[in-house]
Amino acid sequence: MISSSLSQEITALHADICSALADPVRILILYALNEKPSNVSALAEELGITQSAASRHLNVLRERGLVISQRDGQSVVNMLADSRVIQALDLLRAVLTSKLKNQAALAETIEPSETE
Amino acid sequence: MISSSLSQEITALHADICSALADPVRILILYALNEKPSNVSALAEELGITQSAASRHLNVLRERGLVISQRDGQSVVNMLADSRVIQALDLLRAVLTSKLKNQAALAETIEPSETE
DNA sequence: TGAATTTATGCGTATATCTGCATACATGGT
DNA sequence: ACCATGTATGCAGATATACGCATAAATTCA
Repeated sequence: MISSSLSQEITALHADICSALADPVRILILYALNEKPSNVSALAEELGITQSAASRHLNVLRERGLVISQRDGQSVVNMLADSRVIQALDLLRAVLTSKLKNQAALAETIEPSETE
Repeated sequence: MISSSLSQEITALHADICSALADPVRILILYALNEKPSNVSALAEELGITQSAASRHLNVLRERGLVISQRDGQSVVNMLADSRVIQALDLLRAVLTSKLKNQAALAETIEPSETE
């Protein structure tokens, strides 16, 4: 019984990690932290969101183990915990652009050059 | 203005794809479909969920473009739209197991061989 | 046309998440 | 001790999602 519920537990954790990616702001945060570590308020300003929102989103990413934070004086520096997260995001972005291209091509066959 | 809101739109779609992965049942469905295409009720039985739940989850995956469905007689066969989704899931699973291993190792240094 | 099989969906409920605002908490410098 | 700066959080409201049950809709076959 332990092992069957164990795999369920792992799948649940797997889904938790995916949930962490299921928000536009958090995706932007992850890409930003991939560029360079940053603290909450800098991130908030960079992305044009409130400090409150940035703090909560970072907390979600921390809980799921995608971001590591450490105090540096007054501020807390956040950084990516594992760059494979970015690889995964890039793969999913590629899935998206493929789909969009297919749709565009399909639309073209129906109604040639219908741009607005 | 169009282009700035365009990138926002793409990030939103990116997050939509990630949301599709943010559920344990849907993760199981994707891995199952990666093994072989299947119809709703077969999938429901295989995963031990109701037909209703399977149908709705498949609909989510279809809306996000991760699963393609086509009628085959009475039933509707569902299949993965893009295997890169599995690659992404595998990457994220690797992130998870790395983290779990680190935690286990850390626990070991504190309280050696504390298994139950 | 009518019965059987497979899917989809309306409904109600429970739960989760996001957000801004205001405020508490933590740290560093004076 | 006090103030400034940076960060976390309680609260309330809005929105989204998952679920089971029952039932509608689609398709095939007799």
